[in-house]
Amino acid sequence: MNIESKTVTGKRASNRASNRDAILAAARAVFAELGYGGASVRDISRRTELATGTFYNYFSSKEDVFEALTQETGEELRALLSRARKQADNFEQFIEASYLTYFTYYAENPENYRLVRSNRGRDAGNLKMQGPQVTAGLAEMRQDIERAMKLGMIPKSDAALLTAAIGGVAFSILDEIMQHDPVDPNRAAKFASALFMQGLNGSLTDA
Amino acid sequence: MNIESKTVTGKRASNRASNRDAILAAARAVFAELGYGGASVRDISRRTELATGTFYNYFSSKEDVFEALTQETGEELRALLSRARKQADNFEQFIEASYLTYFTYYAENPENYRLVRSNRGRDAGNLKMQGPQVTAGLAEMRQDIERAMKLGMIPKSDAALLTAAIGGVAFSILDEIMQHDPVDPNRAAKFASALFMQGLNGSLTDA
Amino acid sequence: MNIESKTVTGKRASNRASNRDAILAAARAVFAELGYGGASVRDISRRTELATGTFYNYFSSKEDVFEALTQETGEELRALLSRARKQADNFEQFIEASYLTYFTYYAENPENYRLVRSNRGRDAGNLKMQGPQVTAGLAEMRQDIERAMKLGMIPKSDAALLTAAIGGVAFSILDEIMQHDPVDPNRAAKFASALFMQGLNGSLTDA
Amino acid sequence: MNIESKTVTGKRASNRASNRDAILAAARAVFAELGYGGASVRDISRRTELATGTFYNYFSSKEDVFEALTQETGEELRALLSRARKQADNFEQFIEASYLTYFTYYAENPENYRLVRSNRGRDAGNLKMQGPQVTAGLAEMRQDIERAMKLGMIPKSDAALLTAAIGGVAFSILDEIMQHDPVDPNRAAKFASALFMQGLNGSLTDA
DNA sequence: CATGAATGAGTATTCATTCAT
DNA sequence: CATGAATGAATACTCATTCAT
Repeated sequence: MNIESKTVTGKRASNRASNRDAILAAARAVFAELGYGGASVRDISRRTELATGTFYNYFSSKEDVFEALTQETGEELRALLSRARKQADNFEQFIEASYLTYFTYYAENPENYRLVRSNRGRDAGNLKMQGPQVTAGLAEMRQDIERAMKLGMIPKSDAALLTAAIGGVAFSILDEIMQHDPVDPNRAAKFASALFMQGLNGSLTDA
Repeated sequence: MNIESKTVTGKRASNRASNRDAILAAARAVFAELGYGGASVRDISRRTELATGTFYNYFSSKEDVFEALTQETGEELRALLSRARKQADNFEQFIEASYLTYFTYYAENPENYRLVRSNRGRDAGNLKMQGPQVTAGLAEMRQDIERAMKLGMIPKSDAALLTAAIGGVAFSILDEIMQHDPVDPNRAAKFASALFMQGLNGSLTDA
Repeated sequence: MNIESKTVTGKRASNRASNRDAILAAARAVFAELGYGGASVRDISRRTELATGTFYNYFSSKEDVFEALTQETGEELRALLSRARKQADNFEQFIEASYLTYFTYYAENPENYRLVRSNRGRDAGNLKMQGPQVTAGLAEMRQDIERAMKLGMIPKSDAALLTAAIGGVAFSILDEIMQHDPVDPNRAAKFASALFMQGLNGSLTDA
Repeated sequence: MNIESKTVTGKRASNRASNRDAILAAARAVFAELGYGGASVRDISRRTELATGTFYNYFSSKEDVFEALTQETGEELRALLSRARKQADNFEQFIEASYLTYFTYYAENPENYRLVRSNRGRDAGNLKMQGPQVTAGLAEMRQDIERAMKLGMIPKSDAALLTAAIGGVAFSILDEIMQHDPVDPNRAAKFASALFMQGLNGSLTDA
């Protein structure tokens, strides 16, 4: 009976290496839809042609896939951000390019947005509440900011607070724009960078 | 263990009405520690000298205590914010007073901070992700902002994005400062309001 | 607070003796509606102006009220049946009067019908599955039947089976007629007694 | 205790498919003993060498096993009854064969009798009180009866009441005879059919 | 006697993870 | 490696009954 059904579904063809990807894809969809707590390993496996137990050949726990997922998204996004920042000639470009990259990335990968969104603030109990990727991304940005301060590109101030502020604006404006259709990452990025460059008195006027 | 906790909380001595407070306090601690999902009703009851079933004499469900808790904190904070804003003569005061109130409140009520923190982004699956209190608080602020724009107190711009930005900065800077000891709400509020008033070129310099 | 609400409801007036009746009435309604298993002692108390604990001043358990209730109904019905049978001059009258009394009683006390109905076959585990009242009622009838056999009023046969048959027909025809509106106890009683007197070949023809 | 029960039921040896049967058997015993309401899923699982959770690999709920059980018994019995009736040449045979089949079935499957017995009248609150199988069985019989009336095999009368009466006699006589040992289905069937054919004046005499 | 808050054992069901095949 | 049945601890919630007031 089993043998036959295996023949029928046939999808076993997918070579072993790609099973990991299949699970990751399924997990991304399921976590985005149900959140970490609401998703079960069987929900994930069911979204796959694989059996429940197979999951554990590729990931050691539910937590583990979740981390792999945020790892993945985080690295991708961090790489994009890093590249964008390197091309900046001044701080305004640095900021605006960062926001544009960030907003664009999620606008183009709404499932990743929902993944992050559904699981922000997870892992209560340990006070590190944004995924390690977010922490790492912010740390990189902070280094860049400190460098910029040293080079006199921007006034010296509290780099920690500034980095936090930049991140907070990114998160909250992302939430705001993702609720509307169509999403306009460009406008949002302009708004955010103008805010950081000149404050309310600046270019906000024409937004 | 039981004996001590009974002594500490003062068993049947506390009159009936105060049991509700005992449960609320226990719930606040447990949710802060374990998050909503990770906390069980029995965890809460255990933190109390009451039996499991007694919980349901005061709250109809786990959800119900949680809401009572965020109601409480939310209303308290919104009232403080509302009062602070009303005393502002100009937008700078408006912003700075808001931030100061907000940071001070959580600095003085760190358990409430942890409660909020542990449960940000709860309710995955539906896109309303911050508690209704947060939503309501932001809505109030947005109305004030729109009024300020109409009155010419600040340049006209996208009130939705601006409100989101103000909120995002509040959340993220709060997270930042709560990680350090001692917390300096004043400095953080000055930083945030300067950022909004003049951007990087402004008073950040002396932060 | 409590004192005031007591004053407001005022119904405390009902003298103590009548509390028992109030509880019985409430219990009858609740058991009829929800069945024994589905009904809670608090459901019963709530249908009353009395507090939960007061219930236990009058009945020692949920089981206890239930028994009092069937006691009550059972005795009432048995008295009616006994009287009806005594007035019978022959077996046909005996049977018909019994059925008529039985069907009429429940037609006029539909809540009692629902009480019995909702709880037939309760108390699994002990094989006595109809309330003791039913058992007692059937025992009385059986004695009458055995007497009738001895007196030659009806042919000798297995009194146990005959009694069971009479009872079974009573239950099942009651169920049948109570589902329709209006209920016609007379016709049902005629049908049932004709069946017992002549079988299918008898008066069924004109029913 | 565990060791023995494992030996008795033959633990993992029994192949997977047979677990379903083990659960069904355990459920039949438990429901017969405690009734539906009194039985817990853990009672059922405990009667098995399986874990609590395993139950839910085979049945989706407590209700589900119960239905499977009554389905099973009901279909079996209805098939037997249907076959018996088809072989009848006249109404007397029809009735007698039905009763004989019915009594014999439960005499040979006393656990099924106790199952039905313990759960007669379940589902209080909604007026459909006998399992769907009983309802269906009676509906089939009623159709046969109506056909017989049309064909003139029996006098025309109220088919609904007649069907109810036949069913009621079946239930109550079954209860009666199952209380004694040994059970004599033959004699009971003769008694019941004589009753329906000639009433008290008929062959009851020699019963 | 009346009250109603307190009790805590009990229920059905879910799910991450293991492991024999 | 893949399978999917088995596991059993864990969860939210109910309710008959008790008892301090």
